[in-house]
Amino acid sequence: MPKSTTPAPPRAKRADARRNEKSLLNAAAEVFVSSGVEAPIRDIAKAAGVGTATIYRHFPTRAELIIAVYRHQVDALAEDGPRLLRETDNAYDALRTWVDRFVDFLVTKHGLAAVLQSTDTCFDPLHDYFLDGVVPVCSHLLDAARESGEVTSEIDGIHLMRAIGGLCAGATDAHDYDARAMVDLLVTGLRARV
Amino acid sequence: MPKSTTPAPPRAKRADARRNEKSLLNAAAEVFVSSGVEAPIRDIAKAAGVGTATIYRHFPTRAELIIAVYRHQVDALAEDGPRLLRETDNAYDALRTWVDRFVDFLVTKHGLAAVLQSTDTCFDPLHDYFLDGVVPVCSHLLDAARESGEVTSEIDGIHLMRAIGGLCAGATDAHDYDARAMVDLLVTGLRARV
DNA sequence: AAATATACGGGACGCTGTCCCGTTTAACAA
DNA sequence: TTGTTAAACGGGACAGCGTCCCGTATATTT
Repeated sequence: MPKSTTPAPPRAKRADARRNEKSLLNAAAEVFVSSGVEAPIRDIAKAAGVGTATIYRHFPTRAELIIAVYRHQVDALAEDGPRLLRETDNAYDALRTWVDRFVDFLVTKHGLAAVLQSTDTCFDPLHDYFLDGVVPVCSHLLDAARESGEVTSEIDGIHLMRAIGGLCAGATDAHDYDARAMVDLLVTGLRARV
Repeated sequence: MPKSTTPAPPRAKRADARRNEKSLLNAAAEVFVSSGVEAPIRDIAKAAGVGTATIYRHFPTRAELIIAVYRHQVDALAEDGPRLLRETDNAYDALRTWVDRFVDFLVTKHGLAAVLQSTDTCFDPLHDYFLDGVVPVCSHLLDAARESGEVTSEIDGIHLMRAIGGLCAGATDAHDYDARAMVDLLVTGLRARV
């Protein structure tokens, strides 16, 4: 008879593994800034001083590495939604402010917007993360703005976010292209017709 | 002394070269439909029954192949602008109709919108082609709509087109995503505030 | 029919993501 | 402290892709 129903993992994670994961996260964050989120795996591994297999072992897909690097900021974005709704008189203004923050996040993460609209299955974990974490927040804001009568469009959160991603994906380096202005136009279009 | 100031090209293009170029164009059109405009060069070459070097020789960059395949449709789009402006009472409606046609074009060419917002230098000829051929048309429509007072936004043609491209890039296969609806929102946002 | 430039096909090269394999080393036990 | 074991490691093999060269075939001209 087994000595326990819950076998209790025999060993904790090794110290060097924990250390490597941190190095990897820091290195990835730096490389993402300089070369974008689609930088070659080898570059990130080199920056962290590890082999390619190590990064692949810790983060099986690129999406998981990206999530790990940006988790805090994305979570903060998700928490911002309800707060803005509470602290702002106008639901539409809350939506507008939140969307602005989302755009700020996207345009400062080179290539992230493009990755969000990629259909490569490699990025599915990232899509799921956004789908679970931030899309509901956007939908909620949208619903509130609709209830208050300021938004008439029947668009739902995921489509709005997809569109915003698309508008921001064009802002890779063309500095004369202002993604914020475009998203502003889009959000303006959400309001009731004249 | 040279016998002429204009040396006159000594030979016409070879018959097999002309034939191959046509096969290539047809094959590329088919492959683009089934696999998108970023299909591997080898696939297109195989479909045309030629070697990879042949396609590379006729169309040094992928962009030039894409241009050759869609030239007629893009040119038609460019001609539509002035015509719509003439035949439509309202400049804003003309803009709206033209944008609709542009969206129709983009969403039926798998991956083309994504390519339009790529910064890969390989696609520069394609960007230039649009910049010279259709962006001025869009700008013209926009100017007309501004003169008639229906559009207040100071956005210029290239940015609007970039934005439309971004909105359409998300429509790769997610059939629940309606690029037209999103572009409609954007164009609605162009109009004067309430 | 012979000569020649043009076009051809296939393969080599470099880059990338993916993943396996022999070796190292941290964690645990005696 | 020292031996054992499993976790983690690094580097390299492999495949897919774009790019481009080179020896060969052929359309065109004389």
